[in-house]
Amino acid sequence: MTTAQRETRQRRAVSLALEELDEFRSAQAIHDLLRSRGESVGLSTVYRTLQGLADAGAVDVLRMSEGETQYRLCSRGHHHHLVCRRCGRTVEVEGAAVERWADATAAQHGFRDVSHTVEVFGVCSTCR
Amino acid sequence: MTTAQRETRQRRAVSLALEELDEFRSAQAIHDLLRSRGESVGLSTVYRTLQGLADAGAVDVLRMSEGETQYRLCSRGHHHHLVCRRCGRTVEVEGAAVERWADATAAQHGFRDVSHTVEVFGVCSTCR
DNA sequence: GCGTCTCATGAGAATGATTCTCATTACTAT
DNA sequence: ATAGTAATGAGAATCATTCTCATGAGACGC
Ligand SMILES: [Zn+2]
Ligand SMILES: [Zn+2]
Ligand SMILES: [Zn+2]
Ligand SMILES: [Zn+2]
Repeated sequence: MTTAQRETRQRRAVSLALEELDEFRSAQAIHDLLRSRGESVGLSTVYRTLQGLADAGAVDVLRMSEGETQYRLCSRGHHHHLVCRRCGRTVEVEGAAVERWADATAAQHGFRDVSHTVEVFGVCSTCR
Repeated sequence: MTTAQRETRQRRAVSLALEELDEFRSAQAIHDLLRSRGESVGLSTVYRTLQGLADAGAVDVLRMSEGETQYRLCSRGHHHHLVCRRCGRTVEVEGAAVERWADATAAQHGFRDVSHTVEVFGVCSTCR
């Protein structure tokens, strides 16, 4: 029942692009990047690969307010992001305080099976 | 330059529906609700009204992972939500701990003009 | 009430990101 | 090499949301 993952030029290209990037990028942006480099990869394939990586927990997903979804190669383990609104620079952060707060609050109201989303946005030092 | 807000049957209907609801609901769901009640309001108008209310800070916006946006009449002032994944029941929560953590973390990394999104999901007691 | 000036409405078209279809390609293992 | 099957990609399809623009209706002064 394990999904047989096949190694293809396209998947390698997407993974490579992600490794070189440090910011969250949309599927389309990654597609453009590959194109402009001569690496031809279909848009559908970029989407599929990104989703696969996301399901595998290798990339993090960020849903922007304008409706597009962005992806970024991230370290394993639970963490959150501090993202620059201007340039997209991203810092992985973690905080026991939030984790505790979220769990305690949920428990207090009788909620089980708790999960949470936490994102912090700001303007980084280089952007001003 | 203040946007003249006009009082119309449609806007009243949307606001009323929101007042009766306690959960986050999508624009389409609210539109269906009004329809099923005989209150005929165009979908565009529902969207427009909801956005207006959101801009005015009267309703909170929640972007679901499946891509749809949900709205809910909320109390003024900064707060977050504890949402039941099953039934949508929502509890407004606040926590100085998170606020402090977010600000401190951002400051620590030299980020200014900080904002954050925090949502907690779980399964409420009635849903099991 | 009446006219007028605008903003609001809504049906349908348009948009835009993402997903799906399916004929073709190309890994992988025998 | 060959078969078996997952992966690809061009284009069509989806679907939520936004836009267009002709028509409707608050608000206000008379
Ligand atoms: Zn920056
Ligand atoms: Zn966390
Ligand atoms: Zn529930
Ligand atoms: Zn907060």
